[in-house]
Amino acid sequence: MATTRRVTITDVARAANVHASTVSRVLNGRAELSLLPETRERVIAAATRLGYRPSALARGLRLRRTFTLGMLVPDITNPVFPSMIKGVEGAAHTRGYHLILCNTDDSFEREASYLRVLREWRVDGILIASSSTADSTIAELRREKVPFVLLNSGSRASEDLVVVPDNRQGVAAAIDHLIQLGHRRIGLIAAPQTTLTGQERLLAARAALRRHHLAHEDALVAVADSFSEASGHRAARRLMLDGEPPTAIFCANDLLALGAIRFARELGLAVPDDLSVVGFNDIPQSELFDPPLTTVHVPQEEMGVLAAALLIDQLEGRHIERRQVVLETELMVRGSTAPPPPAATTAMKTA
Amino acid sequence: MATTRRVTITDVARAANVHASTVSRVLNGRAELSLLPETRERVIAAATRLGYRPSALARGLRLRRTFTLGMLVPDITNPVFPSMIKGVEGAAHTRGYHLILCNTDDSFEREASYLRVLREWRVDGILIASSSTADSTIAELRREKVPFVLLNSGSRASEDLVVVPDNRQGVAAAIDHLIQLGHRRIGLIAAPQTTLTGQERLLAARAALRRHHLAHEDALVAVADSFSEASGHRAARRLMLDGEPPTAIFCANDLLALGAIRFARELGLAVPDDLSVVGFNDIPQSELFDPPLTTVHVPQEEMGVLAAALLIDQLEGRHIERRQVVLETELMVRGSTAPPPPAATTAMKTA
DNA sequence: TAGTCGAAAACAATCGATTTCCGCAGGGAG
DNA sequence: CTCCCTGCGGAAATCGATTGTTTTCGACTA
Repeated sequence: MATTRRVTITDVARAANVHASTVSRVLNGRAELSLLPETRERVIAAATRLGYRPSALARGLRLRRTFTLGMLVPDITNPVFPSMIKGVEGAAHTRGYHLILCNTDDSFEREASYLRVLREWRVDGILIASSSTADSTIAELRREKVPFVLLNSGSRASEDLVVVPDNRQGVAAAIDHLIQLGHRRIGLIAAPQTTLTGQERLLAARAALRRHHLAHEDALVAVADSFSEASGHRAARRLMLDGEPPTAIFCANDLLALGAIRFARELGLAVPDDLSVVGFNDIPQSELFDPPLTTVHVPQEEMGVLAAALLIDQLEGRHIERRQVVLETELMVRGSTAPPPPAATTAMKTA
Repeated sequence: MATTRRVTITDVARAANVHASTVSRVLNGRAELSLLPETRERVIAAATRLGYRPSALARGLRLRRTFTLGMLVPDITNPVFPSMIKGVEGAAHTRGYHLILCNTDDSFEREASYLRVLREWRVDGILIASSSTADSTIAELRREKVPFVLLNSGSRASEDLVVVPDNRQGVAAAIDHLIQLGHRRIGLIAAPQTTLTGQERLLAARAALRRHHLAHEDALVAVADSFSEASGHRAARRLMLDGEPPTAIFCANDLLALGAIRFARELGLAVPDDLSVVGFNDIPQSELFDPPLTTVHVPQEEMGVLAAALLIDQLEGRHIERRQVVLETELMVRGSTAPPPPAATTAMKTA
């Protein structure tokens, strides 16, 4: 479309009365070959006068490096991810890399398709925040030696680069908090079990309950079909209407928690007085919801920064201390949790 | 870093016992030249066997098309943008394009720097949701005939491609609503006046007030220094503590409104009983805040879809009906607005 | 039997950079 | 006076695709 022909290195060379290779040397400032200061200035003058911008395509082709990172995200409208992306993007930018962002929409095909595209673009490395258990895809990346980092969800392979929150610790803190408040009937809204994150958090919740000798009924677990608010709403319906309802619900992420709260409201229940709800992630604005959300804080932007740093260190052949970074979480007790209502406690006691 | 050498078109050619050009023709399925079905199959077999992925770099260099769009966003953690990005990304993907996302962090330099990078990457077109009034930058794009679309904020030049919400109408609806509720002392939290969006919305608010014959005092306008919650909080402080406070505040976006509400709370005021607050954009989860936010709905994802479609139509030389698309907004009356407190009304009357 | 035609596929130029390898001049040493 | 070194910068190969132009070869025609 752009009808004005782009300025190429040859144009600059012609304008400066030198050879293209000289222009390249001047502009890349390599000291291996000496250049007359005067030539250097002439070239620089010509380049700026013409508004020369080297083609990243041509350079990438020749260099076999693109200084570009690809990032796979399952759903950018889930508020966890923007912070993570911001972290990645910022860290990448300061190191001279930039980012191609791909929204996989939780679709397996789109994930695979984007992974293909990223490799066609010869990105130097890939960040995967998409947590689907597509082990085959990951295995392919490993096999083809494409550098990558897993963000937000772990990996079995210890040679992989991984940055994750401490799911076990975070979930345990949330469950402990509910139990300490006096809850005994604790419901679980789990994330899709097709994702690693979903699996890890459900496992951790079950373990925490077991530690407190709370035998766990299947009726108290609802597995959501996505990480969304609507999905949390549906899961809460199942949890609250099938059998005796819990007095508290732990949700595998904040959007699920918001959905659960909305459903409780519609049922005429007050949160936290009739029902306590805990989320996970501490998405931005968590404290502004009604009620302010009690949730497990995960340092999202920091995760992004660390992941980008790790990947770039790997790309540039620096030594890497720890290939698997686990970040501490912190329980933020706010307004969506309280002791169980007296009625429920007595009901529990007599039952 | 990838030590396994990539499979090139020549490798495939060798494996299929044909010339590289033949491989290219087979894989791109052009009918201009006839090929023996048998060779075709041999090539395809070889390509899949070797796992051949054409280099987008080489192709882009040769074709002078990259099928890539660049998008500039001021702050991805502002919940308006993820939906917009999702729309752009989805529309682009279905048309065979993908997206390089750039977060400018509201910084002028980063905006310029990213614009440079995008052109070095020879993206086919650029979407600019970053609303800084960097007219010089835009002028440069125009001069160099780089196809671009402005999203979310308008442009003076009628030849530009633009997709915007109807700011005037939306702001007017919000102000009318407040006035209808009985408010007469209406405060304004404006967005930075270095952005077009900020300017447009402030202008529209002033016009709406004038229409109702409400003389407007400067004391009732606070200009925020960014589009963030924290910034809204600070602006609200100035508005509420300098001189007689308003009974209602119109904010140029939802994050500012959330910040204002938080400040009112800290002041011991109830929203909406003591102070009404209206936002703009209707970010996701707006109805879950405390109180549910009264705000002007903007079809964010649709804006993204339309912008991408418009840009790609332009790129592919299709005829474009309307170069400037203005989308209707809708006032969502929720819980953050109510009639002014009686005391205030009388105070107003006696004043 | 030579000439022509056409289908099939090879050849070669090109996109715009980087980098290795040379060539040219001039100055100092032997 | 010749040789060699050094400082400067040009020539050309290369990265991996696409595409306009030739070549090849068999079949058909005159």
